[in-house]
Amino acid sequence: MGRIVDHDQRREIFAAAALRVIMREGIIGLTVREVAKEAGFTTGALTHYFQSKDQLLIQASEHSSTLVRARMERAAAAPSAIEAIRKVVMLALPLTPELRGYWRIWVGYWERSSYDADVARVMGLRYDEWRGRLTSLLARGQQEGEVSAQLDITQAADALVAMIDGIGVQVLLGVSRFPPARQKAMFDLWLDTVRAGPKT
Amino acid sequence: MGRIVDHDQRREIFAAAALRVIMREGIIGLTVREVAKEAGFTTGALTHYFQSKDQLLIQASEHSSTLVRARMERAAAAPSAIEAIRKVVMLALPLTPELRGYWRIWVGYWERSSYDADVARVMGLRYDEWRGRLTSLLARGQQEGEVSAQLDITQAADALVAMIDGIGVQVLLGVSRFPPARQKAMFDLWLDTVRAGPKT
DNA sequence: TTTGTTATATAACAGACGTTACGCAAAGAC
DNA sequence: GTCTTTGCGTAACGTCTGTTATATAACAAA
Repeated sequence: MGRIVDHDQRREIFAAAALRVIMREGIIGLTVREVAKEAGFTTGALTHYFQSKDQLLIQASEHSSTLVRARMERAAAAPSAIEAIRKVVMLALPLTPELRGYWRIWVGYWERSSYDADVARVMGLRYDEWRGRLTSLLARGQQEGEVSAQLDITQAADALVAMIDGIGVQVLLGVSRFPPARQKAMFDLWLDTVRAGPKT
Repeated sequence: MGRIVDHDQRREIFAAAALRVIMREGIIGLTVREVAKEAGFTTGALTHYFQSKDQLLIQASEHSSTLVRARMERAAAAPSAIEAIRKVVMLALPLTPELRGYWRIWVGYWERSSYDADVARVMGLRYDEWRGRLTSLLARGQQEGEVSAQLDITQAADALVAMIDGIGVQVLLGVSRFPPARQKAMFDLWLDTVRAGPKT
C-alpha cells in the first residue's frame, strides 16, 4: 500500500541539510524552506517527516553527535590513554575549517538553549557524553600510571571541557585570534597539570 | 529650533532595553518593535536614533560593557593582586541570576559573531579589554611576588578567559549542572597553577 | 487493472519582521 | 505671537516566517 521509503534515512537527509544551513548562515538562518531546498526537497516533503521546526532542530543536533561519535571512539582506542585523550581533543578543537563549521553549530545550539528548555536538555545529554568520555580516559590513564594518581579526574575533565569551549568561542570571533598552535599550547598546559610526575 | 533631547541618553535607554529583551527572549527575540516597547516608546522613536537594527545591536553590546567596566575597575583596585583577580572573576562568573542574564547576552553575541563580521569585531574588542585586564593584574601579581615569576602570564590569562567562558556555557544549559561552588572550585584550581610557591 | 495509500509539490494562510513614509505635537528661534 | 525644526506615534510597505490544506504522482496490494 503506497510507495515505501526509509523514514529514518529521509530524516537524516534533512538533519544533515539543517546542519549545513546552520554552518552557512547561522541558526537564525535555519528556516524550513531553506533546509528543504538544501536537501533537494520542498517544504511539503519536510513537514511529512517533522511535525515542527523544533523537532527538526533537535534531530539535527542528534545527527551531528552521531557523526562525531564514530571518529571519537576510534581515537579513544589509542594504546596509550594520554595519546587517546590527545587524539580525542584534536577532534574537538576548531583546528580545521570543517571543525570550525561544527563550532558554529554548537554555538547556535547554546544560544537556543538559553531560552528553550528542550534544546538545553538535549545539549546537556551531549555534554554528559563528552565529559564521560574524557573522565573514563583519565581513569584509564590513572590505572596505566600515566595520569597522576591523586588527581581529581572529575574536576580535571570539567576544566578541560570548559577550556575547549572557551577556545571555541575565541576562534569563532576570528581564527587569527587563536591559531591552531595557540590552541594546542593551551591543551598541553592542561596536560601538564594532569600527567603523573616523572617516575613516582 | 525644535525641542531638544539628549540623543546619547536616548540611545542608552534603547540599548538598555535591548539588553533586557535579549535576557528575556534570546537574541532571536530581539526585534525593533519589542525593544521600542520595552523602552516605553514606539518604533518611530527608535528609528529616529538608530539607522538600522544592526546598529542597535552593536550599541547594546557597547552599553553592556560600560555597565560592567565600572564594577570591574573598582574590584581591580583591591590591595592584593591575587585578591583583585579573585574579585574581578567573581563579577564575571555566572554566580547570580543577574550575572547569568548577562551570559545569555554574551552567548547571543557569540552566535551572531559567527556569521556577522561587524559583531565579531566588536566582540573581539571586548575580549581584548577583558584579557588585558587579567594580564595586567597577573603582571602586578608578579611584581608583588604573589604570582610565580616564571609564569607565562599571557598564556595564563588565555586559559582563564577560556575556562570562564566554558563555565558560562555549562551554566547556561542549567545552573544545577554547575552550581556556584563548582565554579569557584574550578577557579581555585587555576589560581593554584599561578600562585608563587610558598616562600621562594 | 483497479484500488488504496503514501510521497512530494504547490499554494495559501495569518502573523511577524525591518524599514520607510507621513502626520501631528512640542518647543526653541525670532 | 508666528515660524521652523525636531521628537515621536501611526500606519503602511513588501518580504519572510512556520504551519496547514490541497492536489498530483508514484507505487504496493487486490
